[in-house]
Amino acid sequence: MALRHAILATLLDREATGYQLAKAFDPEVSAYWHCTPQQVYLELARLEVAGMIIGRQVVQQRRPNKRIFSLAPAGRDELARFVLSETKPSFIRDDLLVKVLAFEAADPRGLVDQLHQRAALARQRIAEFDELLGQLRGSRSESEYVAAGEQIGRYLTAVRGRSFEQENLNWCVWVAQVIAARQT
Amino acid sequence: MALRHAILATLLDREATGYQLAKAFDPEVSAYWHCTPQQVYLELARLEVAGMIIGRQVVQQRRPNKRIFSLAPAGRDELARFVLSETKPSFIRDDLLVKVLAFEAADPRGLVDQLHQRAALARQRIAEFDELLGQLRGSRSESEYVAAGEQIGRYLTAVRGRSFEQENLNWCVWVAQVIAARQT
DNA sequence: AGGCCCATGTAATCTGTTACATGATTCC
DNA sequence: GGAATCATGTAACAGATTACATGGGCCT
Repeated sequence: MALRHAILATLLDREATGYQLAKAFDPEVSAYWHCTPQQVYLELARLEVAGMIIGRQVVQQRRPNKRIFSLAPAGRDELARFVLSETKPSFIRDDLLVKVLAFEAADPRGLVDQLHQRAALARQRIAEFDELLGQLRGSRSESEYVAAGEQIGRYLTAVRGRSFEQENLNWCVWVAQVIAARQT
Repeated sequence: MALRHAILATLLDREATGYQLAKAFDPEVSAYWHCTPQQVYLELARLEVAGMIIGRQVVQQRRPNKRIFSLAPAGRDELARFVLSETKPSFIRDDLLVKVLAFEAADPRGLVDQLHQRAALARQRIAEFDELLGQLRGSRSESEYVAAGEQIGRYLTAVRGRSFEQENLNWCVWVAQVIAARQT
């Protein structure tokens, strides 16, 4: 029961369709949670049955019809309970780290390529986070914004997402260089 | 098929029992992968059937008997193939971030407590990583060690684990302060 | 006496991924 | 003409967690 709360939390700010939620949890975009669209639709169905969200049908002309979901009181209660519940630690679980651990088992050049690819992805994601942060902040400085701004949760989580990618980037560049240097 | 490669990679350096592997993947310890002991024993059984690892029984006097596993040629091949295969990006997926996103839904003081707890855990894990890094490095400087040292994979992954926890720590401290300040 | 460490597993359940399925509109 | 976007779902499978199950030795 974890995606469940990510959906409820996202619906705090704004009502949304399954499609929009799936976008928000797109691995390429999300700082705090990710999953496939399929899982979103499945969980939305469950949440609606449980009375935690309410969907209303919107008939559209040139687009498929859609259902917009909003948070119901029961969903808000569940979210409040969740926020105060015990939190499991989060951990890195990354194929790329396993590969670095085992880099002596194969030709290291292939691994160096992968590190460069990951670094490029990190740069891209940093740029995306910076754009989001700039949009939320507007003309305010960060300290002004976090003191009084709205949608502060989105900002704070995006900052974490950015620093995660920054560390990924630094590490990949360093490791690629270390491995390349060891090949004489 | 992901834990599978983490096990094979760990067995590159040293042979190990299921118990030792489970320790290595203990969420409290591991920089690169984590899982429950149950999963380790399950996967070891599969790997042995697949001929990728070889287990030998060691009868003990004052301890339960144990089985020590080592990498078989087929396992080494599989690992080499894995290192050069495409890598999926890794992403944060953290209950605590979801809670921060939803912090307005509940009493923020409870959340601030949780942020402090997470910060304490991060400090502890940083100390553990520092100890491991110091052990591996010995009297050498980091640049000396990564240029010529052995077990370099363990060192490089531990560095990533450390930086992850350092960012966790910085972020938790900052967010706790931001949220506390907003409660006037 | 109680708790942790060593040491191994099975079974049930929950979560998450991949494949399958459809189809119009808009942009290049 | 082809790709991307909007929009929603089902089904099969793989991966991960939790509960159950056992038991001696060591330390305080």
